[in-house]
Amino acid sequence: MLALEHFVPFRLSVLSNRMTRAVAKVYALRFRLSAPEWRTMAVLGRYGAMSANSVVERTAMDKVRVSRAVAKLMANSQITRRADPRDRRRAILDLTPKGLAVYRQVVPLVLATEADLLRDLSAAERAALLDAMNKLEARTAGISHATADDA
Amino acid sequence: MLALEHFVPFRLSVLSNRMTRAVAKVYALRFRLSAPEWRTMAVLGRYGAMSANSVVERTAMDKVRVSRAVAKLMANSQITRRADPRDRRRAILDLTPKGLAVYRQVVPLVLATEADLLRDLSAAERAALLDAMNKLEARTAGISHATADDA
DNA sequence: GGCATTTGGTTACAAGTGAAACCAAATCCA
DNA sequence: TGGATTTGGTTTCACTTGTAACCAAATGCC
Repeated sequence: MLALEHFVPFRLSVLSNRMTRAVAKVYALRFRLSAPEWRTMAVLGRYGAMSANSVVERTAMDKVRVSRAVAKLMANSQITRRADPRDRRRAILDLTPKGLAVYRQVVPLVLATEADLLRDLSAAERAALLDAMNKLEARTAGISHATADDA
Repeated sequence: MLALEHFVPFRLSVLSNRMTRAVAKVYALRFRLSAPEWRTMAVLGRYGAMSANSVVERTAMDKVRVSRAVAKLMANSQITRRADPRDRRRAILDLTPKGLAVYRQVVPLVLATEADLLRDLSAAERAALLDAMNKLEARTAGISHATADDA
């Protein structure tokens, strides 16, 4: 028998669904952003300009999903895309001033939501949670979306 | 600026995506099960017969998603649905012997996968992780599908 | 150089998804 | 008792998603 209460992948999925929903409320309605769009903006805001591929790695989202989020953000003038002069297949993405303004408005809102959700955790508990997640993320680093030739 | 490395909802989503993918590999190909189907079987296997609504609560999946997973599992004779005599709106779901056999085959495989993914965590770290997740789950218990996006 | 392979990214298409509308049984309540 | 509301669950429809197929630029290799 599978003790789901102690089965980490299952618990993680339930929790992630719920927290994503809670956080999405603050940017979906007010800023008309989808989760893929917000996540793309969030990594650009945090780490600066980067290629779509890097966004894929940072977010664990599918590359098609990122591609579409990028198209939407471009249409809304929230990011720019310029060809990398060193490798013209690669497109460097970055927030526009307009995108940055949205980003700066959303950040305090999602942080407040997170703080509310985490209010039962002590600082030590929160650190332990992040620490465990660091280890799991390192262990799962290679896992991407299965493709035809990838067994 | 939003420090994504310490932002729990984001980290959870990345990790959940990766672990779900890793675990799904073991039942998707070999047993032709989708994640909603497997999750439905998993709660029935763990907690015994229950209504679709209870599956929804246990898994945090949308009720439409559960409804369709149930239809598929019925078509494959892996679960049964019988009307609850006390309340004939409600349908009691349960694994068939065939479904139970599949369940029993999948369980050790997903447990082995989990063990592999968690091998960097000590027993104490794992306990701390589950403990933190318990608190977060309690805090997010009320959150249902009121808004747009997931993933 | 020239042909095959790899890599970054997009498009086409089919499948999966959820919000809203819906149906039927149960419950509320005057 | 009987109409209104609630509840368990399914269907419809529009949208999102991922797989596979694709394009173009870069790289490998002879």
